[in-house]
Amino acid sequence: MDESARLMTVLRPVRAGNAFEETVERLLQAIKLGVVAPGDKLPAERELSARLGISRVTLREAIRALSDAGYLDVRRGRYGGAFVTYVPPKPDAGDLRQAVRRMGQDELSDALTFRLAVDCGAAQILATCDLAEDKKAVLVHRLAELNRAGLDDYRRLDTAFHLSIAELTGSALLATTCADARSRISDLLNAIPMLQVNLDHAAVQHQAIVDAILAADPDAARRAVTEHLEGTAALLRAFLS
Amino acid sequence: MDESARLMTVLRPVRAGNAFEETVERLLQAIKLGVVAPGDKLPAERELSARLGISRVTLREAIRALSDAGYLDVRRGRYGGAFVTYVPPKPDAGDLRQAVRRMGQDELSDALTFRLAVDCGAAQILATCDLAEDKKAVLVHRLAELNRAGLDDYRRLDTAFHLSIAELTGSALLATTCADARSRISDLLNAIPMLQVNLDHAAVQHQAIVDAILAADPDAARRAVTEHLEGTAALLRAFLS
DNA sequence: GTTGATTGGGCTAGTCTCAGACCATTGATG
DNA sequence: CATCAATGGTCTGAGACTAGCCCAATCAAC
Repeated sequence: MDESARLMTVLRPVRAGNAFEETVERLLQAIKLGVVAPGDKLPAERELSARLGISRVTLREAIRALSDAGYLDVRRGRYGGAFVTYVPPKPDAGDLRQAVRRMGQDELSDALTFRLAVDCGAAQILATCDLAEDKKAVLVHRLAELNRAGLDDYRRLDTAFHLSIAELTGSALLATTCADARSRISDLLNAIPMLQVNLDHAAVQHQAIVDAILAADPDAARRAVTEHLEGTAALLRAFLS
Repeated sequence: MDESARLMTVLRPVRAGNAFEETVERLLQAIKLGVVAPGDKLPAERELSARLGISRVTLREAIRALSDAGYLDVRRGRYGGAFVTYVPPKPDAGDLRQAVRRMGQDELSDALTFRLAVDCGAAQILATCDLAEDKKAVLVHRLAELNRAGLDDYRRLDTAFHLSIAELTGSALLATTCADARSRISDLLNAIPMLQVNLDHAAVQHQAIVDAILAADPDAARRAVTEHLEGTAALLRAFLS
């Protein structure tokens, strides 16, 4: 952890890949995080390419790749567009073991540590500020939605709940960072079998997080998020062995 | 904070600028964070372009721009290279007021919230794991270095101390995120007048952070970091009015 | 001095990416 | 059934970016 470590940190690659690759990754993130739900369509190409800051040609290549891979269904004409066809595969312990091993211990550990840090940070920020009533309502609403979710919607609404915490801080940087942190392990989370006992446990932990935030108790919020995420992390780490 | 907020979060621009602009930003980050100290030289062009994942041509354009702007002195021949000539301007309340206003309230608030969240997250992570002796030694060493620093070295060693916390977690993602968070406000921090009473206060807070981490007390670590950063944040926010 | 290794400086051919224009298809609306 | 607005599909010329090569300058070592 000498000086050269910091050189590696700062003088890292400026770009993760070419425009096409980065666009594919971004669209996959939107799809897998459930920002665009199955059946929904992406914004029109002209609007989306402007939002992403890339040319329509490059965007179309990315959409084509995702269409070929079965994530999107592209239809022409008015009321057409790129519709999301991807539905997360059914949770499966075998798939999970495979995915965890494909990721590798170092990358997995990095991703889990990262997520724990930024999600705890977001929660304690939210528990520190005087939360306006409408923001409290959003948080409570997201939790209620999640609690009455069926198995098909659970992961998507779980994502929505967790990301709402970061968004409610009002920091766009923090929101994007938390979204990035979650998307790094979204495939793993989606593959975790959903047992009723685990869902019940998670519901209690989610309630504890909301309670701590509403009570403006940052220490309690930190502990609640840590307990919740460490449970998942331990489960994933176990699949490495 | 409806669904469209999450669309804005995820479907944001894929790239912040062209390769040249991003390279300039990255080099400026390395310089202003003190990763390459004044008088030091950057890695050779061929090595640096490989690390940054860009062509030598683009890197040279960026170096040329920074050289023209007075940040670097480029010398040819063996033992030549791009030497850092930039020294942070003397802290000045007027400069600070100007810089804070140029940034704008929203961006400043975002940056400060972001930094608070990720630095707290990093500290509590480090206070949660069983820290190896050599890592404890690094932390203590960085603090000692900072405490005996002169005014010229203070900001650079303060940066080194804070970034070490994130690096010691072993998460590269967290380390880069904390470096990014700090670099967003490095110009502001550098412009804060250094009064002895403030430095003494900061030293006590730094000690509290290290003590909490060494004691493996994540709640105390969170509180110590929050107290330390909120002091700075409040000072910066005050310069907006 | 002479040498040789290392470094910045510069050129070229080829690929990636872009902006903008135009075409083709669809389906709600009248 | 005809219209037309919104959408995906396609093409072109220009600019950004790259890989690879060779040249020029510098200076420690011999």
